Amino acid sequence: MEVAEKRNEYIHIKNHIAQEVKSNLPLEDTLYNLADLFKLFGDTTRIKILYLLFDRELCVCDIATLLGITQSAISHQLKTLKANKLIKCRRVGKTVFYSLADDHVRTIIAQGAEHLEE
Amino acid sequence: MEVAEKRNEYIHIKNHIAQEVKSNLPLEDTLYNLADLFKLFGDTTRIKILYLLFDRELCVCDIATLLGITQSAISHQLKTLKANKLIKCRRVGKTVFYSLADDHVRTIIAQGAEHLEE
DNA sequence: TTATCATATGAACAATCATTCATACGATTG
DNA sequence: CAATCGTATGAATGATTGTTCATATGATAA
Repeated sequence: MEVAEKRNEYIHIKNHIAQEVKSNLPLEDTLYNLADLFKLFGDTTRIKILYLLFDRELCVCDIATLLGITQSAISHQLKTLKANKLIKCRRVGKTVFYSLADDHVRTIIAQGAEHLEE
Repeated sequence: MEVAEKRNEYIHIKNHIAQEVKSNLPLEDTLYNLADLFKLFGDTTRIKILYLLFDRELCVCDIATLLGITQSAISHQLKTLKANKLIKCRRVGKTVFYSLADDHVRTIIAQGAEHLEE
């Protein structure tokens, strides 16, 4: 599609640039997954849970108690976080302990926090 | 509140740990802002826009054409991104060029992409 | 001034999503 | 076995939010 040629060549981007810009875009699928990943950090409850797990593993009911949020709500969110591999868990008897899956979680949140400090 | 003492001391977290974990949590306000920031990255259209702006500034109609999305939709999203200081703009005649506000945007997205490559 | 181009914006609608409620499952204890 | 504890889950609801549509604003050109 002749993007630039439809309009003023001197203001809008030239056609060969348009091609380049477009070809630099990741695949639709990748972009979708990226947005989906960031959505996980876009909820206060989930951010709180992740922060709690920064230093140590915690069981469901402790997370719920510490945050003052329903066990059910926490459990739903833990499921979401686990399905997206941000956290992992291990079972000890009746208790299930959750912890961060990898360091990217810390890094991503840290970068976000840094952006806000300006 | 006596968190741990209500339950089995040997499985659930001890009270002084609970205090420590809680005190390590950022302020409610900060957590809210963090979630709000990540929400911005949690939408495919906004991620696409940001990616387009990685290398160069672009005007509204070019972004819309390149992405195949309505000018109105793009304009709404640009407003959101700008209100949250992820992008900035400059006006040249009728045209408004948008560009990334700082490097955190690139870093945050890069970290997210890295997490997905596993 | 009038026409046109580029962008912005308000309202409405549709879709997404987090929480609640009730209940079920799994494991331990008595 | 029954009772209890910790966790998980499905359905429903309320709230949030991205897009569309119509229209307005701002700037340039004729």
